[in-house]
Amino acid sequence: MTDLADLRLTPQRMAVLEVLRAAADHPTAAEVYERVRRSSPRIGSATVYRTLALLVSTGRALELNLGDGAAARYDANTCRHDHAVCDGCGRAVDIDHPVPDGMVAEIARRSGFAITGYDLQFRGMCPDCQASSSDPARAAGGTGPTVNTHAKGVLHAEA
Amino acid sequence: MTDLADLRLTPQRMAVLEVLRAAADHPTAAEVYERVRRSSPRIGSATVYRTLALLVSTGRALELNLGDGAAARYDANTCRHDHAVCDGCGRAVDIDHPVPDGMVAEIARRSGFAITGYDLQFRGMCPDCQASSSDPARAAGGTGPTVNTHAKGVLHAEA
DNA sequence: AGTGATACTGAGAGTCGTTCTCAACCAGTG
DNA sequence: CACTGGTTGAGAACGACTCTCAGTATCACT
Repeated sequence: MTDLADLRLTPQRMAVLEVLRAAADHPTAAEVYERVRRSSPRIGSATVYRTLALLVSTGRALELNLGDGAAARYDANTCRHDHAVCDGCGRAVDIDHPVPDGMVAEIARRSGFAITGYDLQFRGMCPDCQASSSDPARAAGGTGPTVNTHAKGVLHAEA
Repeated sequence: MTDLADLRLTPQRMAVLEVLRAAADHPTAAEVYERVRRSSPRIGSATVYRTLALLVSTGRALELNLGDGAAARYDANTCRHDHAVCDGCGRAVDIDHPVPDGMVAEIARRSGFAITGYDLQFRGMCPDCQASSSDPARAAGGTGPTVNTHAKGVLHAEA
């Protein structure tokens, strides 16, 4: 793992970090690449991928696997948080509601794992998509293309 | 979504389901393909992928994204459950400890999402890898190759 | 300023997991 | 028996990502 001190802040890396910081959504690497090219048209995709990996490994960004196809997503919000992904528009919103420590400890005890972290993501319909699916006029809502994330685990109660 | 009644149980599909049911681990599609070929050598990879997608969409299997590279994993245990993934050997074990319903309801309320399900996965070291990493003689533990899943969110307490 | 060592970059090729295409096949139905 | 429509297998195609490599920038010394 590259150490923090060892990291040169080149213009390209700055540009990638800027884009990530400015992003309100959770862009894929390809989206980051596209946005960075607006300010640094000569940057290569390999540099963007390398830089994203570097930012992740030095703790300046988070990598997310939201299960929509293959593309990893990136998040400059490095505080521990989770996500809710909309089955309609594919949008992901941040959730700041940690799993109770007691539960983690209990799972560690039962499984024997030394647990260092976890990923939690919820699936469902965002408020916009709920409104437009009950609406006969299907207002597309906006952000992304429709992603067909089939529910991978079904909730066993209320919701 | 293909309906259950609509599903022909061809020999190929039976073979894939058999392999999945017999698997104690969480095989990737490529692993399923390899195992199915032992009994049905003429099967094509497209058929395996198609069948896995079919099984998932009809609720006969679960698709997992354990974040180790790109490959999706499959699980014939369709009951709601979560996973703990070992950073050492890449192995995933089942965790049967649901998130409290109250927490899900609270998140639904706060985010406005109509939550239909969730995915929770823990990361850490399995008992075997803990033993072999403290051991000077690094007993490899066994199942898989070493996967370098860099921690994507760090736990904020005890563990 | 000159010199070498080292890190970084961009282009393009390569890899990997997955999906698509398409002709051939098979199982029912009329 | 011919028709119809779902299913199959081979291979091409695709998207996301990584690797390779020559060229460039930056640093530490002199």
